Amino acid sequence: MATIKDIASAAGVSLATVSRVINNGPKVGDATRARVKTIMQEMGYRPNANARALVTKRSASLGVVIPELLEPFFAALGQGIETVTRQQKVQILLSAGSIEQETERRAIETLLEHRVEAMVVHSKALSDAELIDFACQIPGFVLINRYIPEIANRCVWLDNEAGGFIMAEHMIKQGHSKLAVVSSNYQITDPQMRIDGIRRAANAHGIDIPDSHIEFSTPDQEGGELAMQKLLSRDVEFTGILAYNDAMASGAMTMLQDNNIAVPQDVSVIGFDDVLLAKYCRPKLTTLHYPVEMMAGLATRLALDFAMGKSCKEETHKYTPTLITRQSVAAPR
Amino acid sequence: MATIKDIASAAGVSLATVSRVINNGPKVGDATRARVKTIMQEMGYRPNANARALVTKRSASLGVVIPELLEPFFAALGQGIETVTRQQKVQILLSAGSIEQETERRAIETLLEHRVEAMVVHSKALSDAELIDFACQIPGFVLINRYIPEIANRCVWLDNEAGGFIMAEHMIKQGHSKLAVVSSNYQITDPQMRIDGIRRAANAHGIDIPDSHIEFSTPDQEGGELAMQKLLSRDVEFTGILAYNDAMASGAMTMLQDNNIAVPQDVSVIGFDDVLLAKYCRPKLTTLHYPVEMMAGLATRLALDFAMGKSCKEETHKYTPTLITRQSVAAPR
DNA sequence: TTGTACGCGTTATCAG
DNA sequence: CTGATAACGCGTACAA
Repeated sequence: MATIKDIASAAGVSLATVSRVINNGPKVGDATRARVKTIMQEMGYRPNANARALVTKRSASLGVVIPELLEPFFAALGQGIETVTRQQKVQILLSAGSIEQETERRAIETLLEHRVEAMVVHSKALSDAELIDFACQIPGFVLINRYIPEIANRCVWLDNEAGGFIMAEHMIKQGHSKLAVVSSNYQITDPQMRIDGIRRAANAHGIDIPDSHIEFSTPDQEGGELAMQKLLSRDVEFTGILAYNDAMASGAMTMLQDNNIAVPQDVSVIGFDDVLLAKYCRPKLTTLHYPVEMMAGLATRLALDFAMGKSCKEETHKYTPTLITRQSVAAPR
Repeated sequence: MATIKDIASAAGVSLATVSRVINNGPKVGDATRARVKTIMQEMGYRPNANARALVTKRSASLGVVIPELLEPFFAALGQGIETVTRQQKVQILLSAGSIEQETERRAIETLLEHRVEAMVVHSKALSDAELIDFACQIPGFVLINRYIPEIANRCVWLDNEAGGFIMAEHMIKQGHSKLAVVSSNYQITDPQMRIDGIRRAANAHGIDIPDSHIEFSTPDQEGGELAMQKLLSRDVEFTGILAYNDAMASGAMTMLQDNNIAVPQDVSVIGFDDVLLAKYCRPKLTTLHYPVEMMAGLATRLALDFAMGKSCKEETHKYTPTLITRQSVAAPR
């Protein structure tokens, strides 16, 4: 691959001149500039981003750490990031990889070795302390879907407790008082936060949700089916199901329908996330919209700004999910 | 950020020694090695991947070009790639960006500037000639979902024509003879290939599928609804619908059901891709499984191998989709 | 307007 | 076993 040196000698000028042409530098004669440009074309020259990063100490790149790509939720997250980076001509370095301490840590470190300018990180396994440590080391370090008070302005997150509250409130407003929950058994704080919110709303209306009315399983459709099945077999009484996410909600609906329980006529179901699936499944899912894509976009701009030394005005980047009313929730009969 | 030089002076040794420790070089005294290691720890040293790439001319990185992340199909593609890069400790540089010539070209060029060692590219807009050109320049250049005879061993692709054939064959075997098609209006070859396959199967059974029985729209759920609506409003007779993908199939089913046409009792529907959605929608979709994740994995290994100078034995990397029987296809009544 | 020379952080080749 | 030192490809003061 041709280097700047090759171009220089081919054009009969010095390295410096070629460099100026490449970077649209100011002090180059029009004739020279044109000649150098054509020669670059002919030789198929491409600047070496690594060499450039080495000397300028800027890489125009953003590191991304997410657990995986397959889940629509994370796909949306990625899309939100990509939209911004493309527009700003920033290259994405992606590291996916499960929710495990060691994997997440390695991902961040690898990105660091590549000297990414900024970083958007979705971490559930690393400790607050470690994350704070990274944040101090890396100016452009932003967390998504996590809130750590000490670095509040670096966190873009969703108020899960409020989300839980809104779900329950909606169900209750529709007339439901016998509520059950289908939640996630992942060891992260989100499920518990949502349950807290649900209970706060319930209690405010004098409704109790005993532990026996809450089932945990994997946060996917299968998990939804399983949890629902357990609830059914335990003969728990309910007319409203609050699911951890849309996939579980969909699974729960399937299981209900398989048992000849009509949704929403006999039992109402509400989801969380508002991913594509919510519109596809039957009945269409009433759910909470999680503005991941927008949040990811903000996180990206934030990370890039911080990296540039701009400090942001806002101290907090909290989002609240909004209710999307479709067909899976109705008044109990 | 501490450099190798800082470590060297802090440890009272030379650059070379530190470098050897970093790369587990052979000729270093145990005592020195240990001392240098602790100092690296203390100072939080991280090797600079850019500098390293500059001198070694290897970057342990893979460039990925795909249109977007949101579509489950591409998410699966990404996941397939990620699985093997993680395992091989290779960093992903991701460039998404629509199906447009200029965008795709820019994506590849940016990746090239970063001197990625290998590249997995999903391109539908660039010409064969240009792609062949890139392939000649870049040893580790592999195309996914596209077949160009001149660089056959660099192509990992699905036999769309065969896919179309299988879909139609299945419908016909179930007893359907009045077939209609809901296809994609994207200007890529895939839709036409599938239609060709469909017609080949139909003709083999003496069945004709006139153009009036084929509707085109965007390859998503909405497009499926639209195309279906057009078909219905034109009073075309059919008992079997062949959709371009699962999303369109799902849309078509919705539209049928909204018109009080039962699936599969009145009309059968078959999809393509076998994404998550196929299992989620009701009735569950009979579809063709597109092994994207596996294909992406192969493409990645291939790209990495080619980059290392290994040539592969296989000359062709063609996949054929397989029929997944669920609930949306039944015998006509 | 153009060229020289140095440094960015590493690896690798030689000597010692 | 260890240490100078020359690349790698590029940007940029400083000179000319």
